Amino acid sequence: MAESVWTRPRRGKEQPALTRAQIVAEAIRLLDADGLDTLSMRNLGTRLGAGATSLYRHVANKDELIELVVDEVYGELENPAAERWRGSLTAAAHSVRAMILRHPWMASVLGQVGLSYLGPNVMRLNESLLAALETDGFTLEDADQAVSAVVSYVIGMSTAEAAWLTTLARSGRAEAEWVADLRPAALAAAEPYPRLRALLERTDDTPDATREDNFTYGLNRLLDGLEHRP
Amino acid sequence: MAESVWTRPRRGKEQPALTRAQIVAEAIRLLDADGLDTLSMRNLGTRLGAGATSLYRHVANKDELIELVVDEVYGELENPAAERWRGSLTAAAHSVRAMILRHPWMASVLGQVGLSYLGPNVMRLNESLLAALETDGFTLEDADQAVSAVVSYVIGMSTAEAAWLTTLARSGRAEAEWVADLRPAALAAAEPYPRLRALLERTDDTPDATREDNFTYGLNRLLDGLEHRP
DNA sequence: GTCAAGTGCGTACGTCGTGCGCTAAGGTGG
DNA sequence: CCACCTTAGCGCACGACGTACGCACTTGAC
Repeated sequence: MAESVWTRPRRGKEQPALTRAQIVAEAIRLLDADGLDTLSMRNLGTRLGAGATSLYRHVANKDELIELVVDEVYGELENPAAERWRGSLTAAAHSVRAMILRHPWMASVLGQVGLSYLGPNVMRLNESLLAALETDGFTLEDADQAVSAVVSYVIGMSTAEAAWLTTLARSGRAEAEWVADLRPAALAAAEPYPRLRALLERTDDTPDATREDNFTYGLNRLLDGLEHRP
Repeated sequence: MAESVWTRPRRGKEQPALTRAQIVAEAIRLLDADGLDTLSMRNLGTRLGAGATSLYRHVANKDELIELVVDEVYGELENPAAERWRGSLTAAAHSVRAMILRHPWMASVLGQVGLSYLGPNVMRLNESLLAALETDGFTLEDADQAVSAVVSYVIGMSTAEAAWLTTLARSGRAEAEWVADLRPAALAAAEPYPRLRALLERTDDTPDATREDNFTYGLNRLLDGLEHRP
């Protein structure tokens, strides 16, 4: 186990130095693979072939790392390039939902870091949505309220989906059998409530599609309301 | 510091035994006062005049404690007793928002525990909303989608508010001065985006009222859309 | 009076975030 | 070619965390 001077690996340019971008990228990879609570500085350091405390040369602390990670993930959203406001909002909504489902740990993090966030990638998307609404007759105030309403809806809905998918993933089972296993307990708990029972008794062969339908249904109602606003 | 047999406090019925309800209640008090990350089993135990590990006689682990806490807080919601569906949903929405603002740490927790949750208090509220919608002509499916859309909107919006209020509270300043301090940085970050800049340049004398207005604006648009659903 | 059940706690293990000070690797001026 | 300086990485250590384990004690039933 003793390591002499000669076997100790040399540190030089042959081993690319740690950079902030690498750290953030690896953190996202780890989060996607193993979830939020297995992200530790030690763990992340090891994955990068470095000691835990080496990361602190590039990142102030874990909270800052998470802020960086969040904005990096926001960077996956591309600016919607639709012709009318409704198309832009729809595209953005689906894009945000897809992002959260790709990175379910975002659901846990958004509650801590907030949505009104100064990262550059968030601002870019916001501005382009405001622009789309404004050119279609919204006042700036209305546009602001509309965007935050839609974003709130999307985040609320996707958060719930992500939380479900996370517990599902932790169970390690297929969705169908997991639901089948849970059903007795759920039915027992819903026993006094006929409507909940009725909903639980339906079986769903295509849960993914159902979730997406639910999402677009609510989104469309909200957009309808915005379209015919007083 | 040495404690003899004679000074050691006797354990008997004079000191009321630890109960699950007491533990949950004290946990909520601690969370409201100091936030999510200062809730530790040791801390909570000390507040109850008990050792940390004593809690494990009444609660399986910290995650279960949090589940209990969440359902207890849901219990604060009273069943809406409005005449028409729209009134019920509006009342429920405001009630949920108020609950989250009273307990801002709920924002961080909801992302982990999910919204579709088997606690008895959640089920009760859900059932009564479904009933209200159904008697006003919604099919059960439509009612289900409507309720989850509204709940998602409310949670998304309130989560953002709660996160802001939490960072505000951590800063220890009044909202006005905190905003004034942040403004230069925000304006600099928004520099390339004229609409964001325009929004930031407005000053707001009554931020609480503005937040509530924003909330009800989006809620009303969503309810409008549900009212005139195809 | 004896015993079973149940409650609280002391100790301990492994893990976490992170401050501190050392080492060693370029880069730079003589 | 050498002496110095800056800086990246690391070993160590500290205090706090969740929680498993087993002992000590109270209480209620018989």
